[in-house]
Amino acid sequence: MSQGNSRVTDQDIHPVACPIREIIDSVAGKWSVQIVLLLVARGPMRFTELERGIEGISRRMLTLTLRNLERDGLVVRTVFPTVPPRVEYTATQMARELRGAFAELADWARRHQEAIMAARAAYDRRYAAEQRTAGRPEQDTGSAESATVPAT
Amino acid sequence: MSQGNSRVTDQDIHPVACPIREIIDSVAGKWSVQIVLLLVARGPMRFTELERGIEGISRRMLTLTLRNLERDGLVVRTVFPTVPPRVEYTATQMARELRGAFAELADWARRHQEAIMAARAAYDRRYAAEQRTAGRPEQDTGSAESATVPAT
DNA sequence: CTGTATCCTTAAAGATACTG
DNA sequence: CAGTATCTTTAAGGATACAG
Repeated sequence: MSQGNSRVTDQDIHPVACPIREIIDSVAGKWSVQIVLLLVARGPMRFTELERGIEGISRRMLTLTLRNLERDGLVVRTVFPTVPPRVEYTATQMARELRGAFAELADWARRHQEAIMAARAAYDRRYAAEQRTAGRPEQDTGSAESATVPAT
Repeated sequence: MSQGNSRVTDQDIHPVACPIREIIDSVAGKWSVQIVLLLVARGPMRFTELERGIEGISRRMLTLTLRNLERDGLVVRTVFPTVPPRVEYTATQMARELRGAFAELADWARRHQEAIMAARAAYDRRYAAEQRTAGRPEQDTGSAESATVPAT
């Protein structure tokens, strides 16, 4: 492909309006959350311990996510200059506090798990299969909080 | 799970296919969060109001995210059969409760915003530019929680 | 052991023309 | 107005060989 074309990235066009949002996005990713929770729960861990402790993570993603967490000050990387090298990752105080917020979210999910599953089932029942393309029939099936069609 | 070994494995601690995780992932996305917060804060809104209210969202993403939120039971879509059509999106009680969890997260981010920015600056100073490839110099610059090199 | 560099595939997102 | 369909671009992620 062609190159050298200095592209204007989205960052240029949509400068991160809210730094808070940006921080949350950085920290609330799928892998970040799991790593933070694990480190807070179990204390300092080595690279391979984390790799084995987090189901399905690739070596690359573990490295990248750890680097981001380190950069944000949520984990500290400690190198023991032995051979072979030993590296430990430790959650900082900030990370321990973050755990509380995550727990809150998890609590909410747990509390509403049933309702959400039910809502999904109802939704899928309402708009069964691929018929959405041809236009939505604006009818509900009588369930609790379905889309309503108020009288004109 | 699969073993009679008395040892506690990572699998036991970290059960795969956690529905809670899935729900959080579904609901905590970049756009979902903003839509929920906006709807909870301002009450029912129309499609174009949302489009204008959320900086940078594309029409397609707005539609997709609204559909997911509707499916999860976080927003209710109400169609007024007028012409031209009027559609309102309303946050449900579940969504209003979720707002609390998001607020917690936002609070954490706000509290630590300075520290995070500082950590990032320190990190970037430590490993300036692209030199990571050639091997990391294991030195810290004396800041608070930098990576340490314990004595052998 | 602890990563990094590289290649490749897939999923997410943007732009936008078009429709009921 | 409120979307949907479609095409294209971009980012995320997985696999893995290899290095210090």
